[in-house]
Amino acid sequence: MSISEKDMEILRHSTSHVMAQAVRRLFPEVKVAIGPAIENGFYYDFDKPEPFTQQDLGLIEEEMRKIVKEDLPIVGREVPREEALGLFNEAGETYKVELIRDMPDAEVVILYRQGEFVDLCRGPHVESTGKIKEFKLLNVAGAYWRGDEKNKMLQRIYGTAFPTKVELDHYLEMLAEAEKRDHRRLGKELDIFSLHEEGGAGLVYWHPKGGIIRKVIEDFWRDEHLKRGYDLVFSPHIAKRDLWEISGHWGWYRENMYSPIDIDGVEYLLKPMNCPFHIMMYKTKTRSYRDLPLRWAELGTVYRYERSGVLHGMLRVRGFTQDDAHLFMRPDQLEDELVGVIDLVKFMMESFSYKEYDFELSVRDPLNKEQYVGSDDVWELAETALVSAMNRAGIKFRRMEGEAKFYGPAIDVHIKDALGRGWQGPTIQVDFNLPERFDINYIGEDNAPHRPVMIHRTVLGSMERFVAGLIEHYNGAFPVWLAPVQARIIPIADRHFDYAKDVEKAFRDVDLRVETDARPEKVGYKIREAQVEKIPYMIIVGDKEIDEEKIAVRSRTEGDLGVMALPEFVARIVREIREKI
RNA sequence: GCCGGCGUAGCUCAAUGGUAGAGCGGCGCACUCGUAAUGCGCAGGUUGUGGGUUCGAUUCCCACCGCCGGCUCCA
Repeated sequence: MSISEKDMEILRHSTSHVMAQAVRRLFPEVKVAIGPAIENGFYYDFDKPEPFTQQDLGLIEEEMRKIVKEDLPIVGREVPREEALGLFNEAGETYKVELIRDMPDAEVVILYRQGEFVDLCRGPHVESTGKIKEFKLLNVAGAYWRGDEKNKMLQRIYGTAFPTKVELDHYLEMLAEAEKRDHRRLGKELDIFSLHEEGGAGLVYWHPKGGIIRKVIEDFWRDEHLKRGYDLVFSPHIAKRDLWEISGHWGWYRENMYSPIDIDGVEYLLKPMNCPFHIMMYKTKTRSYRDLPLRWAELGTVYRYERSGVLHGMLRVRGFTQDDAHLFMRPDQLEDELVGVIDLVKFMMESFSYKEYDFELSVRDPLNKEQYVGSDDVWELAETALVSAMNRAGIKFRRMEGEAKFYGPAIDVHIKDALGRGWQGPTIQVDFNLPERFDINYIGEDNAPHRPVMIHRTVLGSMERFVAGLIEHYNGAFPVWLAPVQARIIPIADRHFDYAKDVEKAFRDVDLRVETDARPEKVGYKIREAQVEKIPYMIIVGDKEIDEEKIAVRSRTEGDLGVMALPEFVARIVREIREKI
């Protein structure tokens, strides 16, 4: 049986309080901070001089079980602010004191008591600690008080809780499965990419297998863009500092940019973005309103300084290739162009079998309009265009106040993978800033210059992040169209080798990526290896197949498919490649 | 960057204040084999880097590099 999301949240929130109570019992010197429910679990932040150890987590869990057994009633009570302050001051709970002090006067102070433990909390909670069933503490991590890196770092204990053991076990299995699918692990096992301490952190090396995957994706991406009226452009990796000063990056993005390179006494910077280059190309001639829209796409490799602690496999790196594009258009074309981009986004996500995705509309913080570039008029125009484009595409979206970049509103797409985990997907941004800064324009019907609107968008994000996502989404078992090796031919004995080579050639002639395993090993061994490498098809050839001029086909997922003629198999695999299944 | 943990052979991992061992992988030999691991043998490590403590460090301490879990940030 499953319970509502609200009930789950209450359960987890209450479990976090039980954890805090257990910690207070075991470590009386600890100060407690905050402990909310989060997606899939809960955490609680503590201020403790000595770090929590793995063993501590075991002890805390044990104490939590005792508290559950004690079945202490959890009782909320509204109290006068002064009383609460006095109580927490006396207990030395300075974080709670700070929280109460910062509460708006109108807000009532509620204290929840369970046994000897009292916590400041809005609630609600389960009625007693005995209602808490299945939980597990997962890990300890540092976290800044109130999420601000200027504040003291506290220790956060993460845990999860469920109403039943089945659900808890299921969740823990999902975590184990996620670990098995980790792109860092599979990337190494499947020989897709590597990172090197000697080469520098956050810099990705694409091995031949990864190279093929990337090539297939890039070809598909380019062809699709050309079909949709994009042009392909290429731009340099470095530019003079002047360019970055005009674009404004040197001002507001400098902490993500690498130090200048001196070339003949002039400072050049490695590009963190492609936009200024595309704008330079736009400016090479006078543009007519008839020329617009221009859609310029580039797989542009950019370099950004990322703080060492955030680097993560291929997901978060310091050099990556964005599937970037900049669209220049008249304001009246904005909505249609957005519809086009949204359609491309949906097409691309579905091509890679991402079935679920959520759209978010990031707009200005209405209370801080002065933080943003551009007049109210253009913001409203852009927002209206974004909303009606999404409506026309039949898309439901969430509105995120204050999530916009300072230069324009945006659509952010979050995709869900095969394990139901969310990933940052495509982003579509309207930009008012750069056309202004670079003073770009087009000549209108009225023979006067006008400011074009610019859309900046990525569909895949970056090749690195996208492929990392695909590895985990597919569990390394890429569909045939993406698989580095689509079929491996396995001759049973040496005398079958020539026939295997003939079969290989026949496959190559129809552009299949195949190879022959000619090692003097047993069939079972070769098959096992091909299975471990997650190769979609194994083609076994022996005396029987040579006699009949056929092949024995084994599928990675369905096992032995029996003997068939070559054209029959080719038809099957070609159809799968075409349909991307 | 910050908090905590970690760094031993290509990979996964073991061991010890007295200079390291296994499985897998690799190489060699034999086997010529029918749908997830044939057998035997061999090679492979300045224990991340630098410094310190010590008669002696891979083990203890410090710094740096890198990795892992988070925070903050992000394609």
